[in-house]
Amino acid sequence: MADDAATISSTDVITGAAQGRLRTIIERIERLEQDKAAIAEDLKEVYAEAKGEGFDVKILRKVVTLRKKDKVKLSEEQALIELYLEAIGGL
Amino acid sequence: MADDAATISSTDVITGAAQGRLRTIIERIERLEQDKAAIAEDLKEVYAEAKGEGFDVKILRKVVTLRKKDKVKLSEEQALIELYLEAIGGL
Amino acid sequence: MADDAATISSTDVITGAAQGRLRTIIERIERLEQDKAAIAEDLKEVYAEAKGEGFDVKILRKVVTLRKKDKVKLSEEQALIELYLEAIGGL
Amino acid sequence: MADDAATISSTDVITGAAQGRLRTIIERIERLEQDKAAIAEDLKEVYAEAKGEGFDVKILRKVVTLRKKDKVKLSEEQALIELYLEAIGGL
DNA sequence: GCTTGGGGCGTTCGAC
DNA sequence: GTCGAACGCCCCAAGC
Repeated sequence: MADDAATISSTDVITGAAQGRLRTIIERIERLEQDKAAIAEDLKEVYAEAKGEGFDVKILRKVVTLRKKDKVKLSEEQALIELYLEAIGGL
Repeated sequence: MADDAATISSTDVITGAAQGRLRTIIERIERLEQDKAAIAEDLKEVYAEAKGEGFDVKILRKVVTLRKKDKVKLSEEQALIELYLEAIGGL
Repeated sequence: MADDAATISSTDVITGAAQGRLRTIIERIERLEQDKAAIAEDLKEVYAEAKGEGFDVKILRKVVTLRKKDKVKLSEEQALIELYLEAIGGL
Repeated sequence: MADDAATISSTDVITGAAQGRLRTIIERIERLEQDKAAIAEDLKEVYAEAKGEGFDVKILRKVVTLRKKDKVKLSEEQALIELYLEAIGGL
């Protein structure tokens, strides 16, 4: 088995070229994760700022989540919850 | 309780100004989450590409994780931990 | 500072008596955590069994959560969510 | 879709028998969660007592955590080794 | 479908 | 007593 398009196995040697590729890949991944972390930081800031203006962060998150969710699924889920609650005699 | 600097509660009314702020906040959050999702997509691509070149994705993730963990450092707490560990006869 | 009633610091020596106490404390903690883990296991079983009977596990969890929450807080929370949603023009 | 072996959905009706089962399940879950909460309470007591004797609670927690980690550490490391070995096609 | 990793949430602890 | 930060717990989504 050569390494033209196949999985690198123990019988293969990681060539200098592959080493370079690996290094590049790891770097790209870590760069992207840095970016992701930066955005997470920005999000924290936005929420903190909102809180400072008197908004309820927890509720804010819920609103965002609700807007993200499919409305159909949402009502189905709600219906199921009510069904279960009724079955056991309310909460 | 007035709403001068306090948390906005359900008994309060959200004024027109606050509405604008809320909308802006939600928009910023959703924009940031879009960006985050885009980065996640890029990450997927990188991993897929790496896989196409024969690298083991699972291992790749582990390596990245390990490199992240490796940035952990312990201060004087470490000394205390060791002291306590000695006290009970090591691990 | 002596160790009569104060916090033990790294400059102090842990006496033989304290060693015994520490050992006992650790043992009690680890015993309790074992118990906790056992209960968590039982919970998993119950949910698995419920799932096997056709119940929706996710909904089950939500129902349990709802029952745990204070009803007053619950409706207040709901009201706030609706307030926010209205303010930004629905979802 | 009937409810013979499928997930109960909102379009179905929960029969009397299922109602009983549901109630039983919820009760078992809530009982288990009570037990879990009780243990958590015991843990708090132990830590409080230890603190009263001059031990550093934060460190105690760290020690317990470390001991927990160390118990699985060997097998985890072994797993990692095996993972890597697999990645290169076994030894 | 199960499992593992990541994200969110509530709680707790320390600082002010 | 309030606030913010850190921790552990729990849920969810993606991968195998």
